[in-house]
Amino acid sequence: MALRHAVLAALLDGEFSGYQLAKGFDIGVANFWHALPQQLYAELTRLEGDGLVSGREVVQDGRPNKRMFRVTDAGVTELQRFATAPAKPSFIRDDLLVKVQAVDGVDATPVIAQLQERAAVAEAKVEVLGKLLRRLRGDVDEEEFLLTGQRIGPYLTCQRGLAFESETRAWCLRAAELLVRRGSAGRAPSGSAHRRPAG
Amino acid sequence: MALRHAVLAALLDGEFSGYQLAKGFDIGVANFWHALPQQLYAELTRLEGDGLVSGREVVQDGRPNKRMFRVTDAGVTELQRFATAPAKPSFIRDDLLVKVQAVDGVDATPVIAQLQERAAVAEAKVEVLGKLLRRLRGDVDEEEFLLTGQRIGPYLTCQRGLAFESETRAWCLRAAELLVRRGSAGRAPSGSAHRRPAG
DNA sequence: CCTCCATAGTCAAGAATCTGAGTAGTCAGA
DNA sequence: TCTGACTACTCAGATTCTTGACTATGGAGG
Repeated sequence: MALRHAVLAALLDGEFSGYQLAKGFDIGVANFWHALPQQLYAELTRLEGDGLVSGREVVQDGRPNKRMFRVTDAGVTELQRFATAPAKPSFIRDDLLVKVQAVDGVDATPVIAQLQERAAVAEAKVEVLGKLLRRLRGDVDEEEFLLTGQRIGPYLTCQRGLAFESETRAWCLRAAELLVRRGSAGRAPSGSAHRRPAG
Repeated sequence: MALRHAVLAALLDGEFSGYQLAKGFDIGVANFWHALPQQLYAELTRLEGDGLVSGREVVQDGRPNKRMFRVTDAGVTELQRFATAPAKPSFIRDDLLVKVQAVDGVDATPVIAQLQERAAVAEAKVEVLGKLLRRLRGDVDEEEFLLTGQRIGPYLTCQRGLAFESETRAWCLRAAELLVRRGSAGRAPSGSAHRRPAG
């Protein structure tokens, strides 16, 4: 039960519709929590039912109506409670790392391709996050913003996201290059990779 | 359906019991995929049913019997297929980042404490992973090992884990120190953090 | 005119994951 | 002797997440 808190935290920045949240309007949020639109809509409905957010219908013409949500005082209280509760350890779940772990046992070609692809995606995210950081801090420099800004939470999480993506990119490129240099591509290793421990 | 491939990849290193897998015998695996013991046991049973791993009963005295598993040829084929399939984008899910995102809206004290705690955990992991890397590469230096070693998958994923934990540690310490310097601790921000956009 | 894309959602079903407890023997320490 | 910790695993139930639809309107491009 933490998607709810991610949504609450995202809504601290103002009023948003489920659609906006789903669009990853704030890369920062997508950055530490990932969810499909359906989940967000469902969660917003639940949150409203629990009185932690309040929604209002906005009638639009030329396009469908939408519902905009903001955090209520009860929602802030709930966030406060959540902040005090012990944090669960974070974890990565990454298909690509699984593939790299297994790369000695299979043909490396597709893994190399995916590492390069991932590096490109990470690079794009680095740029987006860099822009977002500049936008968040405005004209002042980072040091000053962090000490005096009123809303530093999103800035800090974006920093973390940026570092993560940057590191991801570097690692993917190193790993891909290494696999290319080893010439592991094209040939599947003989037999299975595991060696019987003198069995 | 990717826990199964994580388990297969982990078993490429040899023969292991569910208990060993669960213990995170290989930090490298815990590093890119997290699962509870129950899941691992269930997955191993399913994998065996599908013929992707084979298990054998090992009778022990003085302690319960166990079942040791190894990957079958069909399992390697399945890993090969998995490696070729498009990878889903990775994502982090982290309670602590949610809390930091919301830190402007709530009392920072517990968040600071959790950042420091997390930094300590990350530091411990950095050391464990560092040792694991040294053990994996043996006497040769990294460059040489990566070019000539037979089993570099786990080494690469450990490298990634190490970089991640190291970055986590640095960020947590920076963020905690910043929040302390801002003196955001002890006082809950007045009212809710969101400001009505001139509503 | 027809199709695709964007907006703005909703619903249902199934897979994956987590919570929590239970079994059962061995060994170490108070 | 009792308690707790370690090995080794199992089961049931709840929650969460993913997959894959489906509704409906408006505008752009071919």
